[in-house]
Amino acid sequence: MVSEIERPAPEQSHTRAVEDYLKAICVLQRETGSVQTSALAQRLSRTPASVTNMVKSLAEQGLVEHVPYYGVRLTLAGERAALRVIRRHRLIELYLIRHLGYSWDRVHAEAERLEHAASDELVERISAVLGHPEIDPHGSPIPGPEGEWQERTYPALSELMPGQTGVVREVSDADPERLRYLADLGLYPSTPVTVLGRAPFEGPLRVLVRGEEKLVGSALAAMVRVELTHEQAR
Amino acid sequence: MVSEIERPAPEQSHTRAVEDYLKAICVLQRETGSVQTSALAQRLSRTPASVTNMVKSLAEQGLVEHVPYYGVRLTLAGERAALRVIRRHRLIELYLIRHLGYSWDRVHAEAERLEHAASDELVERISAVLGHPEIDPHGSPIPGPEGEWQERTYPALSELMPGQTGVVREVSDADPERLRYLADLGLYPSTPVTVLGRAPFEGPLRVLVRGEEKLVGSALAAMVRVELTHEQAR
DNA sequence: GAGATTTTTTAGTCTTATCTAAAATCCATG
DNA sequence: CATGGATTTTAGATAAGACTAAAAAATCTC
Repeated sequence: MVSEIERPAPEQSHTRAVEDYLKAICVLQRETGSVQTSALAQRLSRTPASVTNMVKSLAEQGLVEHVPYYGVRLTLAGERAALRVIRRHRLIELYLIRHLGYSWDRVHAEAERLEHAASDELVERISAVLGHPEIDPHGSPIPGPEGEWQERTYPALSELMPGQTGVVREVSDADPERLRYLADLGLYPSTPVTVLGRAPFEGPLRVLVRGEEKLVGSALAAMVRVELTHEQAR
Repeated sequence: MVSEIERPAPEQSHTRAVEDYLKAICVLQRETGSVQTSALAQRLSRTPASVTNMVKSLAEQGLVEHVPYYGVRLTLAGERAALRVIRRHRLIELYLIRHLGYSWDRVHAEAERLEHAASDELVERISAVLGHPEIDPHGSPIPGPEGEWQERTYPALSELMPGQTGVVREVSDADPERLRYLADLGLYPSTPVTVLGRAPFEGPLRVLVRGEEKLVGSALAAMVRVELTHEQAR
């Protein structure tokens, strides 16, 4: 029998591909509970057939539960692994901005690669240097080292009704061009916003941002999550 | 015809395996001119058969010239790619020590993974933050961004004769335990040393380090490169 | 509820990078 | 210069992860 006194750190490392799938499933299942093959395929830029293959392999490794033709969802082990990758990604993003002069819109691609190469030790050192932050540069919460994870979902700006007021809390981080444009508009975390009006049929929104009226397309507005000012939260 | 005015940065990325082979060939060929399959296999912990396969592929990509049964050597393109990886590795090592509290002996493994994930932009930012250093933590020169490369080879401590004096300039970076021990002995770059005596048949050396006499096995002494004090360089 | 459409899965192929086992080549030495 | 030993290469297998094309299941529509 092996002594269990000094259990070495898990640091179980999955392949890059596995980590990418787990991360994508984790993010997608927050919104929909279970994740469809096609949604995953689109997010990862893979064909649905490739996704089915990988999902089968993930299921064999005990990282997801897969109900054929229905969808996939993370097991506890899968979620832990996914949160570990997400933690890495978000800490690295913040670090690149704070310490290496990266701009808001460019960090995502870099973090996307580094998250698979950084050791636990490096990530914890980065966290320490940053003062153990809990929010990343785009407003997303950073899971704790043991996977503590504060669920919180704000409505998208695109869902607000005219007259509603709130504060931007989170912005989707994937697309540099869109992010740059959002920054131009002033739409980044902690900016107060008021919806003045919205055109029908997925038309653009008129939004009051720091005293100026801006027009925001609904696809763009869907990337921005807003905490409603409480009187209006009803 | 495509305009050549705004040529985008090359940033041609080879696979991780290719980068590892190029780096290994580059380091090995500095000593021997051309690199044997078996030497490469040993350094990379691969079988000779695997190395032959990869070498063939590298030759097809124009990164090496391969003379079957004789050896391999980098082409210009191969050397450029190799120096780029080595530059990354050494800058990352220095950065981890200076800015993230890593110890001398632990940086190698971390850099070994990060060097394949970091973009050119990240590497240049790191170089800038460090003040564009030219020497890494183990005393090895850091190639420039365009592959400028100062050849310099110092004799190994293990090759010195009793009575010879010099200054430690470079220490092989691969093995944490040995590195820790060398640090204990005081054998790191810029330490002056004098060889007091050496036992025959690859026996240990008696070395004077900062006023103290130390015994150093010849395998360990082979990891330490020394610049001879010039009167004795003859 | 039957056909049509969409979504998912299966089947088979490809690439990269590794391995083992066997064959080929080189080299040293008698 | 022939042969034994070391090294290298070839041949063939395997694994991960991607793809395309075709089959199967689910869902929508009338």
